[in-house]
Amino acid sequence: MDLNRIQLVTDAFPCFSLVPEAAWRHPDITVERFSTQLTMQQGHLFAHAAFVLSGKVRIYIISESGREVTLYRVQRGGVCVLMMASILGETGYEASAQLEEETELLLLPVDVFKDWMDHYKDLRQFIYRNMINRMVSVTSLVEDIAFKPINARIAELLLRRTTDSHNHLSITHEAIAIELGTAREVISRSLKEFEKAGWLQLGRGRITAIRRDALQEKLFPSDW
Amino acid sequence: MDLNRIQLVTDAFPCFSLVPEAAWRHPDITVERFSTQLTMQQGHLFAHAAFVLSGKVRIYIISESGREVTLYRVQRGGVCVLMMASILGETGYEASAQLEEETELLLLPVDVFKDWMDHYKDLRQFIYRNMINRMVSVTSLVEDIAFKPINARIAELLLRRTTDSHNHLSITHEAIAIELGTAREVISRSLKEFEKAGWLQLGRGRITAIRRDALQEKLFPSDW
DNA sequence: GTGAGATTGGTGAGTAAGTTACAGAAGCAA
DNA sequence: TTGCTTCTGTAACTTACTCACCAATCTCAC
Repeated sequence: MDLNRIQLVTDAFPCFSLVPEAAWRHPDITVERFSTQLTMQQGHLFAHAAFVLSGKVRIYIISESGREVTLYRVQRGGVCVLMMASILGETGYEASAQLEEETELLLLPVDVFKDWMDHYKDLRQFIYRNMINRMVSVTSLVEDIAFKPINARIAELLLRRTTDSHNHLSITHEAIAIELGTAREVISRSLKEFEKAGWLQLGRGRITAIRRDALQEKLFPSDW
Repeated sequence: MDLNRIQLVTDAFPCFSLVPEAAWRHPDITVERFSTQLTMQQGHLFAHAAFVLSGKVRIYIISESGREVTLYRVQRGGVCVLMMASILGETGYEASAQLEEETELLLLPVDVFKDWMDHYKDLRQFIYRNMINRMVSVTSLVEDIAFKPINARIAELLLRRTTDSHNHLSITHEAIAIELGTAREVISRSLKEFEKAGWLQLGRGRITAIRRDALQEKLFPSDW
């Protein structure tokens, strides 16, 4: 790692600021670039802790029948807690990861990572915070799946992914289904209802004219 | 904390072994006993990190409509990660906690806890391990809720809570529903089917003559 | 361009699960 | 015993998931 790279990394991860230049010289610390749509199974990555410098990684689980649920996403400045679980060897559990964009990862060998965790408080706190945040987000995913009707979850997704000035979206019904952990048909039917209600317009691979106000009001009545 | 108590605590939590006696003298470190069925909301506990010395705590979430899902349980030698999230002030999220048995907690003031986390590697590793395990268990809960049919989840619960030599259980349908995050009627129906199939016998507040082999075989066919 | 193949979306029919609304049975306490 | 509470059973209805299939649209090699 040259000085330039170290700077780029600490820009994304201030928790590394106190790591001295010498420590970065370890030959197995690298930055690698991976291309879109790569689906990671267990591979050489698992001998490393991965820190996301750019791009987007989707962490998800998949059932025997092939249905998926997205657990969370990791972007610039984030780490994958579940991957870390595998790395630290605490469990055989493994989620899957898919690169949704071209992604750059800082790869720290496990022993370096463990060593740095012992020495740098900032890094420790960063990892804590990350774990806690993931814990909270997965917990509220449980809440959503267990308690919320599917059309409310679809509406939430549409609201999250649009703004009042950008009220359309390029996404397939299948992709929404995978995101929410349900079947494509269920999404198609719900979206059709939304269209009939005049809240949006359906096209192949895209949803347009999304009336965010209507979605908001109908699905989360005033007092929310 | 007297020497006696310190010994009891480190028996349950070896991660404290290297904490010197002097550090335990802090006046706000206490062991408190709480009685069964107490449901904890935010209270004085949240100025402390709680370590479970005995008893059993159920951590769960509850919807507006009153339905619950059990996230996990904490017993002797465990800590509650979500409570820790509140404590460390990283998030406003709060799950609920219910004492299922009379429970003894070691209460460490937040500042003491943070200080010890900086100084004792064993404690840090213990907390990591705990966080990771919870993460994994909540993740597999997502998997169960999203993918597994309800009768398989009921069967799993019955199998988990019985042994071949202890093939009965005192539990209400309501309690199972709360555990799994569904409605009581759903449980009653499934259990009735199980009874009709001859896999168990239903009584008020109890399930007897559970044929574990049958549950195992029928719901997770051989190749699992 | 055109035709083949892949991707995406629509729909009907059947099953599973969650909801609503009661009613009956079992346990408990006065 | 009586009355109250808790627990269970059941029917009818709605929502969600599954299975099967087809139609529409896009892609790409030719």
